[in-house]
Formats: sequence, structure tokens, C-alpha cells
Amino acid sequence: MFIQIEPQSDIPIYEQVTRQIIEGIARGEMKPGDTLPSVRNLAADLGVNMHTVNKSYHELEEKGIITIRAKSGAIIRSTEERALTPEQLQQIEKNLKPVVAEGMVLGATAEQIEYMMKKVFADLQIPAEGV
Amino acid sequence: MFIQIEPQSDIPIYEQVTRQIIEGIARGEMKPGDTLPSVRNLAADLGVNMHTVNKSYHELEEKGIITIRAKSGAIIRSTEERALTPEQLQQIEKNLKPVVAEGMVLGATAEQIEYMMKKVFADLQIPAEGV
DNA sequence: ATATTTGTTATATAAACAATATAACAAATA
DNA sequence: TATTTGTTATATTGTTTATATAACAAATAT
Repeated sequence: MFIQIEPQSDIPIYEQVTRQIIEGIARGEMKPGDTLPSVRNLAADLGVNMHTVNKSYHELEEKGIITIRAKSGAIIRSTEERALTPEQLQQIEKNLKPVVAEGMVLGATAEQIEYMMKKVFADLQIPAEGV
Repeated sequence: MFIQIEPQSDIPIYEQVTRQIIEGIARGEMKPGDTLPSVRNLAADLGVNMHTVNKSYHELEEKGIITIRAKSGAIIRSTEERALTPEQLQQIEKNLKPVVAEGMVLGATAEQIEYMMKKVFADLQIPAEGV
């Protein structure tokens, strides 16, 4: 698995798992329809407790990114299934706000922040073939 | 004071205070050189404990946004004093990443996310006179 | 059909974090 | 000189994070 846990981080383990799975999907390393590893398997892989991974999966379900089929497994939802709601758009804006505000106050220009955004995009997007 | 606390939020109170002060500075409601209210005064205003506000101020100092003069007060640093370091730029990028990734996975296009960024900018920036 | 794997639920424990409550100190300010 | 300031210390409470076991019942594999 591509997930790397930093035990010393101030970000909770379950949140690290959630973020890295989201990044993995964004990068195209995991596609809609794919099944996530079982909570027990992933937990064993990462050397953490089953419940920690379980919490992460439920967070992903709450965000609308996966579907958990009880006693079967967790599946990544298709982009069609997870139609972007106005509430989700608003949530993204809410998440964006403190980051941008801090950047501005620290003296970053709009151009610098937009440039970083583009860098993040390039890092996340599926690498176009041959480019 | 312009700070509004949501006690039910999953964001800690001290973090809410930190963010809203940053947004206040970004908006120009508070300028470099201005003194923040004393921890006791702001705490009384918000109806929270002195230590909660104190924790927020120290978070702001760690971020390089204010200077705390022991036994005197907390002052907002000037943009020159808080020269944007490469580490700070990298931190902003690190903060940006999970937000952008989540947006993408939820189906937001690059254009949608950039549009939201611009909205946040417009909301934060000092309103240009007469415009 | 049986055994294994799955997510779910329950209980318990420990550590860290968030928030409050008091109190006292010593320097800065009024 | 009295008040205000950030600092430090101690204590308590509740929540969150993370782990550890265990059992259940449905889904899947053999």
C-alpha cells in the first residue's frame, strides 16, 4: 500500500489515512469501483489498530467518497455517484479560507498562492500519457 | 470585537480565535503595529477562559504573525518583519494539498476550485476604495 | 456445507488534548 | 502606588485518539 504513517505528526493517524486515500484517488492510483483493503488488512499493513482504519473509512463515507457495504467491503464511488452538491462546494470554500488567509497575512501574493495551487494540481492529477 | 465563537464546532475554540484574528488582519480590520486586546479582556469578551486565548496568541506568534512582549501586550507584526520564508511557503502548500485533493475527488474541476479561491480572495482582501 | 473473512458492536484502558478554574509572580503601565 | 500585563503552576473535567479483546452475523471462498 502507498500509505505512509507519521506517528509523531500532530495530524491524527485516522486523518492521515483518510487524506492519503483521497490523494491516491485523486492521483488515479485507485479508481472508482475499486475495493479498499479490509480494515483489518490495512491496519496490519500500517501497524495500527483496526478501529483506527475503520474510523478513517467512515470519514471517507461521510465525505461521500466511498460506500461501505456491511460485511463485504468498501468501494470507491464513481464521480457520477458523488455528484458535487452545493454543500460540498461550500465546504471546500470553507476549508480553503483559513489557508488562503494565513498565506496572505504571511505576505504571500495572490500570484504566489495561485502558483502553489497549480503545483498541487500538477502533483495530484493523473499524469497525462507521454507528457 | 469581531470574533464569533461557535462552541459546538469541531474546531477547537483556540483555533477559531486564531483563524478569525488572521482573517481580521487579512481584511485589514487590524493593521501591523496594532495591539491585540489583553488575553484577559478578549477572554471576558468571548466568554472563554484566559488560557484559551493565551494558547491562540502563542499559536499566532509561532506562525510569525504577532510578537508577544512579556507583561506588555501582543503586537501585529509588519509585513516586512514577517518576511515569507521558504518554509512558510512550503507549509501553505502542505495546507492547500488536502483541501484541493478532496475537492478534486468530489468532482470539482480545476476551474471551480480556482473560482472559489478567487471568491475567498475577494472576501478577504481590503476593499479597494471606491471600487 | 464448512471455514474464513468481512464490517459491526461492545467494553475496557491509557494517553493526549481541550477547556476551565484559581492563584501567585514580577515586570510594565497608569 | 495601584492596576494591568503575560507567565507559570496546579488541579479538575470532559473529549478525543488509539489500542486491545471479543463476539456477532452476514458475505465470501474453499
